[in-house]
Amino acid sequence: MNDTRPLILWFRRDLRLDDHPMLHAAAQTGRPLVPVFIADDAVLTLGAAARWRMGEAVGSFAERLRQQGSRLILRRGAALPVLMALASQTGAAGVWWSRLYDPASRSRDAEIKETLRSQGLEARSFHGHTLAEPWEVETGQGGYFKVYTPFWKALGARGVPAPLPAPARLAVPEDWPGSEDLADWRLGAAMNRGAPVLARHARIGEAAALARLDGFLAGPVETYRADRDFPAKSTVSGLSENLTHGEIGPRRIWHAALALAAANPGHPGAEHFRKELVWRDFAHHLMFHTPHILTENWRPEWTSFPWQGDSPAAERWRRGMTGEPFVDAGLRQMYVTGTMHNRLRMIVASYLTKHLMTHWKVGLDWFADCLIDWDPAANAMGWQWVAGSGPDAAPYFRVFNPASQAEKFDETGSYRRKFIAEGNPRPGAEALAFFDAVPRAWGLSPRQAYPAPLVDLASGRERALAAYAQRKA
DNA sequence: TTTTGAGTTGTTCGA
DNA sequence: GTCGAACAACTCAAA
Repeated sequence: MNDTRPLILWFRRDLRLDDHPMLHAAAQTGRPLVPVFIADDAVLTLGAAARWRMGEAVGSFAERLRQQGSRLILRRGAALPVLMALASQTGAAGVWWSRLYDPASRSRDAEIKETLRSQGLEARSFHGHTLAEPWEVETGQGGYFKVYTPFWKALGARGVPAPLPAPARLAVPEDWPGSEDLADWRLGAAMNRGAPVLARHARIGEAAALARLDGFLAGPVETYRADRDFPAKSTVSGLSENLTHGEIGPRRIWHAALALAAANPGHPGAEHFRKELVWRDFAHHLMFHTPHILTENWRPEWTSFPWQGDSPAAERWRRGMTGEPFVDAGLRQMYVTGTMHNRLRMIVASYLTKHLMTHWKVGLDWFADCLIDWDPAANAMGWQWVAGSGPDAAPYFRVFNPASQAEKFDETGSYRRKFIAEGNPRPGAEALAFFDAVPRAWGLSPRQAYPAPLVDLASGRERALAAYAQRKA
């Protein structure tokens, strides 16, 4: 006789129906399904913008389940007791979820799995957040990759399984357990005046993510490789906020891009787009095999490097008031939209870690607070790459010059004008929105004069090069 | 085991 | 103004 007891489906960063191995398998059992989202510490300690965005993702996914005749049960508290209580309330046979790879999630999930099983409950985890499991891509020697290009080749040679269709129907329990109200969680509370500003730019939920993919592949991807470096051009997919919350599956994206390339042989944009997607997998691969990348210099020989801690200069960096227009524009874009163009992420990071000689963790923490596409793996890898302390890092003498970068990648100044109001007789909506979004305590006004440069670019570069050269000696 | 080729994203300077 | 070299060596991954 078949087991007809319900299954609890614990959703975390897999808030979609499409391309979802766990949900697909669960639907095939025909058993009643109880979807749940838990606001535990992992959610409640997110940065302000990330937490707001998570709340929006949960709300959107709850609506999507409702359209399918199902529900998303919301509970607050530590995950294990919440799941135990829910299992007892529903008579569930077990709990299923999709795997996450950061060390905190892994240890939490391992403990939960063990405890549930000791209580006679089924506990199963599934793949779903990456193209490949972090342990599936191996070097010829059976180790993990520390360099991107061989990782890309190995993953491509291995192939990526096709995405799974969304389940046609989700069986429901006879009685629904109680749910909390998402609004009561006040996940956007820390955003103060900023949330309405961010909301204008976010594209929330699975339907929006799939539409975004379609729109990107229908046009912008064609010039992606050539144009992606120019922040004023809209030739990027913008899918990172959706990927972060699992509103779209990476395998869906991979195969859509592959199909486009197959229909248009030699399509440079589609190939390069897949390369960027693989960077996300590479970051998870590294985080899985070397979790210390999140908190420590990945190369231990960097421990003694004389990084500065937090400082008034770093505070001016956070506020987009360094007096370096390209840097400030990037930081203001992040504050207003919750995202930052990739090239600016490198430039503002280089400026903080090199011109200001400030520890990459200071910058990482600010990104964690401001980004709606916050991803610990990608950000740790990126910051350490720029700082020089990470795997496959930039040579130490590679110091971005924000002024020449602006000349190269924002020649007409349209990106800088878009986000900097001071001195502009007719500032645009985004430039002004920054002043609406920032705390009043910052005391900023678009009518103030634009600040003088915090450091002289040439001498800042010299100081950084000297310190980096010193480390070698 | 040893060898070999390669390695995301830059800047500056001098010919 | 354009172009190539120098800026360092080292680690990684595969042959």
